[in-house]
Amino acid sequence: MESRITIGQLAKATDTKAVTIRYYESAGLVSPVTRTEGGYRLYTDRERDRLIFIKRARLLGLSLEDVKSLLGLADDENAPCGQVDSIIHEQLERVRSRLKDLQQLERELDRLEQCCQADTVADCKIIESLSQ
Amino acid sequence: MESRITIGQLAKATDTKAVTIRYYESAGLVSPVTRTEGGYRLYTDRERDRLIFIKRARLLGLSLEDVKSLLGLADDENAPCGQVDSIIHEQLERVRSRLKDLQQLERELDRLEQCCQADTVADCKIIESLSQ
DNA sequence: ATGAAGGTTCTAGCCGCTATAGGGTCAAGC
DNA sequence: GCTTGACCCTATAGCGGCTAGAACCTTCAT
Repeated sequence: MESRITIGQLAKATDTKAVTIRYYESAGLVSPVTRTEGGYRLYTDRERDRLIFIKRARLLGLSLEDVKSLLGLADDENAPCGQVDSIIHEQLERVRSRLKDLQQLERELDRLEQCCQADTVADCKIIESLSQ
Repeated sequence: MESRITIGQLAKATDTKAVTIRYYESAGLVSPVTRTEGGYRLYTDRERDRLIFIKRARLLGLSLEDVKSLLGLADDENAPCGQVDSIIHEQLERVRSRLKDLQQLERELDRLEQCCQADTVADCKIIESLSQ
């Protein structure tokens, strides 16, 4: 017999805020199986698993749109795996591109930080560098 | 004699969109020196320099709030340089922290990408890994 | 029956823009 | 002087992924 839990219990079980769960619902990612007469959302283990899935995927930096696609694919055992691969692959490319940008930024900020030994803005090489 | 330019000319000169310049104005970063009778914004070299400053600072990933602080400091020759340093330093720390996160993400995504040789979702290790 | 804890919807805000609508202004050519 | 077309104006809404708040309703233990 499956137990039904409220949004607060689901939130606790998945370390996700209740508002966020409702937001995911509005984005079409996860819905309650039913509601109480008073309108409280009720969930089962299936939704808990789904939320854990979402959480993991979000930790990989995937957009909610990508997560939604993955959930759709996961629901269909016969779906071709290629689409899953390409979502992951594209994310990897985005991450690598962002890494490059950030490494460049780090170098630049590090250089800037080194170069200022002044007391006042008048002699500050950082301000000078930004003003060129 | 200083020449006055319109927002479009300023936009071209600084490679910033006119809408963005107006947005910066609403955020208190840069204002026109005056307006035409018809209400057109007019700028001088000073504003052009200010926009170039903003652009450079934004390329370092600084928030508009930080840029605003830097502009304020840059305006005062006698301001102590320490505040400038700390804005840069904190940004460097943020960048380094983000770099760590992204490197972790890259490893994880790379691992995921390697591990799936399946045809369908039923055997897909990626989906499995996300579902645990 | 009551009160606390938790639930509901709706709206607005965050950042840094971008897009759209519906208008007004400017300078040049006729 | 008039028209044209490029440019400008304000105001509003949207993006993503939440978060916060108001005003109200439900549930459950006592």
